[in-house]
Amino acid sequence: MDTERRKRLEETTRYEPSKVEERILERWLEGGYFHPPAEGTPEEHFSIAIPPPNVTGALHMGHALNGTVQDALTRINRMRGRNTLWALGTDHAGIATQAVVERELRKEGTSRHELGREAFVDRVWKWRQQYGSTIIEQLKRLGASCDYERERFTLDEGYVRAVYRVFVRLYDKGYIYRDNYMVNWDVGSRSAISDLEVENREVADTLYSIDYPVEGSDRVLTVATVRPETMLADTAVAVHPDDERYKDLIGGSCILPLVGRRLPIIADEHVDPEFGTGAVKITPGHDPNDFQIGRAHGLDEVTVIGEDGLMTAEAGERFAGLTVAEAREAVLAALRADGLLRAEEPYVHSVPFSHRTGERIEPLISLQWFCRMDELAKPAIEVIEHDRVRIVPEQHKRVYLDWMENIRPWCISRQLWWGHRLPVWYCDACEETYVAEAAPDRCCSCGGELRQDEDVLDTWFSSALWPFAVLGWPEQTPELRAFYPTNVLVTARDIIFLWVARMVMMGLEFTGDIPFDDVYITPVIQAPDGRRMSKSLGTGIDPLDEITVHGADAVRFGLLAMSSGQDVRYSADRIQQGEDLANKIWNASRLILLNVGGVAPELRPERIEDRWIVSRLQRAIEAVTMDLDSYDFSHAAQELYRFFWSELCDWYLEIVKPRLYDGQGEATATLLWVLEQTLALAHPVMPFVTEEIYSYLRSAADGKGSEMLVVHPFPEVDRSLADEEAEREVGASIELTRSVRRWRDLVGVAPGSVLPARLAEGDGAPPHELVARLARLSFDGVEGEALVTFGRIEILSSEEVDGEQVRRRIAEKRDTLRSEIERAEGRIGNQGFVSNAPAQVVEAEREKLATYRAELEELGGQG
RNA sequence: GGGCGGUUAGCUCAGUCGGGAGAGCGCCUCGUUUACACCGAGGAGGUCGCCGGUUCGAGUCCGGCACCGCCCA
Repeated sequence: MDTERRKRLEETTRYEPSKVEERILERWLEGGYFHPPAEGTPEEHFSIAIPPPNVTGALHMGHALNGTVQDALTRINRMRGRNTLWALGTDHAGIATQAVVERELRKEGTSRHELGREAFVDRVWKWRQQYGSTIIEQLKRLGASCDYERERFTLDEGYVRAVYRVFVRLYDKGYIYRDNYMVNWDVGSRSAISDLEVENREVADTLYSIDYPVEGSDRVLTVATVRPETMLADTAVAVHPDDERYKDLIGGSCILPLVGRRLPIIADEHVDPEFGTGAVKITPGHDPNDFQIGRAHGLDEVTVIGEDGLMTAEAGERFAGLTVAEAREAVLAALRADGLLRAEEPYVHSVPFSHRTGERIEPLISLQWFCRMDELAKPAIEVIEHDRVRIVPEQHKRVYLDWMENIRPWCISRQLWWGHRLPVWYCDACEETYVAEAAPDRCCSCGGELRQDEDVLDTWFSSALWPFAVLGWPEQTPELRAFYPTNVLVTARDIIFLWVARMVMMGLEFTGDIPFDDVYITPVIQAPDGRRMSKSLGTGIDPLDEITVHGADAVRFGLLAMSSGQDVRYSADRIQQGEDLANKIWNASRLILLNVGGVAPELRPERIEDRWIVSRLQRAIEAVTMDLDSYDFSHAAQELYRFFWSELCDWYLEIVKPRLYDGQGEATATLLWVLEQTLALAHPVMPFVTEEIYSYLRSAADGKGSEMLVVHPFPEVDRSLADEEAEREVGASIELTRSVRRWRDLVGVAPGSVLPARLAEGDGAPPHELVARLARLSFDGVEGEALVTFGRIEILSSEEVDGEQVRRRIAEKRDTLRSEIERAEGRIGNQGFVSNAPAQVVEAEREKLATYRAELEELGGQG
């Protein structure tokens, strides 16, 4: 190590991530470690396709956890020597991106309609070029080892080809069709959206009861509704077929108030006789359930609310042009005037809102493109049922299957300009429709002009192709051959349907293979108070701020450590724990590196304590490896912490210090080896600090070893290094030391004072030297009364110890032991326990009893 | 309405096969011995939501109840 580096290491008593991370990242990128060659077969490789973040998005806590998990998996596999690709990119986020640019235009006093479609789309591309890499750059700060050179975008030329290929093939198979059907109309974006983009929320509303006069009678049918304005589009009144109250009216008619239309009174099993009066108004044009009933009964479909959210001409002169809210008030006023409003009562019910714009969904009948999903779902159910695609944690499998088994057609057209414009052309002259990957010149039938469909595809339609389109499909690219299927998809629970399910369906349909072997569903990180973490609620915590303050390693460690099989609250303490661990690693490494020189890491244990730490390291490697391989990131992180802090630092470094300081270099080769292995073990979780230290370790070892830790072999368990004897002996020394320390505290002897002691008997095998130093005992042959015995070690009376206090505390301890003995004797004396419990449990109990008795005897037996 | 998950130390969470309840943080006492005060040593702290059952033995298995959260309709 050169003098300058040595000096910096000496002076930096505290790890400073902000001075390290950017430089390390730069070296990784320059080294090309994240950019694997597209060679070989998927079996030899490891690949992950990132769930493409929204191009308008900024990194939030969900991304941070998700990215950390993917990176840990990517790094461990890269270190295992597999050709590893973490494929990266963003999706074009139709509604969100269009909204962002429209907002800009509004500020400039113009609009997309003024600009026209072509100019608007150009404008969005400009936006994308300027801001579209925000989230990608943020991922770098997390240390994400994605292949930044292979970044893809769902509107890239090649990707568009994939989308069109899929659309045309599904159309040719008859899965994609155009239909006039009820959709979720998002007034905010003036577009249809899919069922999955709708969020149902409980809303406190008012339930109005309205009298509908029965034709040719003085009876009325009272119907209840929360949307009185939709009555203008009523085309029937329905009752349950078995409802005795209304049996005689079925087949008759009502007169629709305010409008005067005759409404047939129909019987339908879907009517709940318990709701309201048991008679319900049917509005096929504006209610999804009524739409179904309407189609079943062949009812008229009247539309009184337009796509702009205003009342249409069909609503009648009085109401046309009003907003829905205004129309409601006007309708209510009119009903009151006619004395037909029978009741108003508070009513809480579930109301659909757009996930995209937050606006209340207006169910409308609209001409849209749909994709039939049932045939696609069949094989996608199969592969999950038989675990060809494994979902972890397993409980999510049921959720996926329930949805798949009840899958409904997917509305895939959107009334937007930003996205994949439908590859559909119409001939206005002869009404011919063309669906093709490339634009046809003219109509084949009549030679007329062709007009392309105005709509674009749902963004998720393109995302569904991600695992293979990101690798270049439909071209048979080297990437596709080398890395497909991918190994795992890491995502959150709320995306199981949006992504996972659709990716499986599309993967099977178009590549004939599953898109990934495993699906790991991360927990949801909630705000510390248990609410949803969200910007609008003010409960969001920005991971980038956390990275700035605590360092990327700390955030990574914290997120992994706090995650579990269920949703968890964000724990600032865990991030702090990560920061503390990074600092601990830094300082422990300083201790080691500043006291060795020119020695290469080498496994050469000299003493029993060396064999002990090597053996303990094997256990840590085994645990961490198993945890990472089984997606148990929380335990992996905590095991790293435990091993490094509680074993390596608290015990081994303390034990080995004298040998480090004596300048003989005796302990250093093995110590360096342990450090190197531990750095490698921790690297997938804490890549920056481990990489930084590795650079020092490498210069201390004169440049031997891997060029960077990022490609250093991941430690493998070597069972021959498990050393039971060392674990037993050193473990016993540690226990003895702790007993002495506890005893000091018990009897009020200062922890630092050196106490005279002697070996009661035995050969004085090595461990007692350890205990002597760790427990601050002196074996220099002084005579005296034995105050207490720990194993073979007797502590002698001295002026450091207050004899009276010792006797008092020991008496208390004897009482505790006696009650323990009583408990154990009770168990051993229980015939049921002895005969039914496993032999080793009974044996363990006997041993405990014996230990207690021995301890009691040491403390002065029966007294 | 249907389904899933949760309830364990002051807080956030572990707890495998049923065999004497754990971690981190916080709290208390002591301590600057040449890695780290983002440190070290020691300690206190639990009716495992409630009721019942199975068992020699239940945080763990079974039944019921309460409360909290999420998903679906």
